Amino acid sequence: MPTSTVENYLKAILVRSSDEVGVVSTGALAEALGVTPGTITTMVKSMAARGLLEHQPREGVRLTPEGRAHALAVVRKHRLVETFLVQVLQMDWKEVHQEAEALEHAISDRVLLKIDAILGHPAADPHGDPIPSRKSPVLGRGKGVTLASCEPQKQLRVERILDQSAPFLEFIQKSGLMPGARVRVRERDRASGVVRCDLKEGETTLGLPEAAKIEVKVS
Amino acid sequence: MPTSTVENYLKAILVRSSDEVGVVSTGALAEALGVTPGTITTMVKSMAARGLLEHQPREGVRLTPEGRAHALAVVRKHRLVETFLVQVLQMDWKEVHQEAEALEHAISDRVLLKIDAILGHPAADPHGDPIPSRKSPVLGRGKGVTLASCEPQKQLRVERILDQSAPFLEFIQKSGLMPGARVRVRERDRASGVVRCDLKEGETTLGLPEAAKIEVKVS
DNA sequence: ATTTTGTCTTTGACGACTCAAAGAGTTTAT
DNA sequence: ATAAACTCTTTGAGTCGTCAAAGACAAAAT
Repeated sequence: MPTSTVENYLKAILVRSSDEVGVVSTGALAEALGVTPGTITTMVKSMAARGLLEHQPREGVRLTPEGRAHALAVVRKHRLVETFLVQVLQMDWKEVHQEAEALEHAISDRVLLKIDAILGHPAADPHGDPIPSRKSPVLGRGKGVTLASCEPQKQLRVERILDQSAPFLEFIQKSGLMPGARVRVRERDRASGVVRCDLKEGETTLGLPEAAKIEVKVS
Repeated sequence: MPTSTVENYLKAILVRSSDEVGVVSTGALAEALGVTPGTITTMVKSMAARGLLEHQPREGVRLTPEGRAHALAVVRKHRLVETFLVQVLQMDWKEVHQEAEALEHAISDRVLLKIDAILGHPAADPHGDPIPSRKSPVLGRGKGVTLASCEPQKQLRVERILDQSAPFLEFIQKSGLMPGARVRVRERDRASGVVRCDLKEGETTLGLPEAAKIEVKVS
C-alpha cells in the first residue's frame, strides 16, 4: 500500500501528464511538490522499482498502468471528498481543497462508497473538475474554452475553475463566477490585458491569465 | 504539530492512565501499541523532550497537561468520527473503530466542528464511550457495574461496550446487547465461569471475562 | 568547437520510527 | 544473600522521505 507521500507524487504526475506521451520532467515535479530535485530523483527511482512508473534518466517519468490506476483512485477520492465537504458538511467552498488534501489519504474505499452513494454519484466536484469513475481514464484539463478564449457577447455558463488556490477561489466567490453561473464577455482588450464580463450580479473585471483559468460553455 | 504516531502514543497513554497518579509503564505501552519495548523507550524520551509527558526511567510515564489536552482532543476526534460514520454514513457498527483510527489523524478542527454540530453534540459514541468535550478531563473507564459484577435478576440497560474488537462487536450485535438494550442477568455461575442473560430477543450466554466488558446501569 | 548555462543525478547526511540483541536494574524465589 | 526471572534501557542498524552541495550531462551561445 503506497504511503501518502507516494500518493501525492502519483497525483502530481497524473495531473501534469496531459500530453499524448504522458511524460513529466522531474524538475516540474520538484516545483509542484515543493521539494528539491534530488528528492524527486530518489523517490522516482524507488517508485520505478515498485512498478508505479517508468523513469528515463534526464528525460522524465511516465506512469505505468498500475501507477495511473492508483493516481486516478486518489484523484477520485479527493474530488468526492471535496464534494462531500461542501454538500453534506456545508463547508466553505474555498476551504475544502486543503481539507481534502489530507483526507484523501485516510479514507477507505468502504467510506468512499458510502459518500459516493449519499451524493448520488456526482460527475464533477464543486470546482467543476470531473470525478473519475472507478475505471474510466478521464482527466481532461483545460480542453474547453475559457473566458480568455471565447467569443465575446455570447451567453456562457461557467463550467470549471482551473485554480484551487484560496485567494483565487475567494475572488470567484465574491464576483459570482462559480460553476453554473451565467456570464457574458462584454469586452476583451489584448493591449491592456483586461477582460470585462457581465453577470447577473453585475459586472466584473479580471486579467487575461485569470480569465484563462475559468472554463466556460456556450449556453 | 505531533505526527500521527505521537498521537497514537498519547491516546494509548491517556486511555491507560486511569488510576490516580496516571502513570503507565512502558511495557504496557509496548504491548498496547504492538512495538518492541526499546521503541517505546526511544519515543518516550523524545516526547518527554517535547514536553508532552514525564518519564521516570524504570517507573513509567505520565502525561503533562499539554500532552493530556492533546490526547483528549484525539480521543474526541476518534469518537465523534465513529458516531458520524454510523449515524450519517450509515456504516456498520463493527467497522467504524478501524476507520476512525485513520481518520482521527487527518480531520481538521474545522471539519470536526461541522460534524459535531450535525450530530447535535453527542455525549457518547456508538459503543457508549463518552466523548470528551473541548475542556473537560472526562475519561472514566470501567467505573460502573458490568454484567459480571451486577446483581442478578435486576432490570438493566447496556451502557457501554469496553472492547472494540470486530469479533466481540459482532457477537454483541448478534445477541442484541448493543448500548441501550434492556437486559437481565438470569444466572451467574462462578464455578463454570458462565453468565446467562435474558433480553427482548431471547437468551444469551457469555463467559465472565466477556461479561465484564459490558457496562450496565440499573433501569 | 568550446564554453556557458540550465537541468538532472549522485553523494553524504539527518530526523522520525522501528527492530534485534545485549546490557542494566528490580523483584522474587530459594 | 545470592541466584533467577522479569522488566526496562542502550546500542547498532535499517527504512522512508528529505536536504545541501557536488558532480554529470545536454542544449544553447559564442
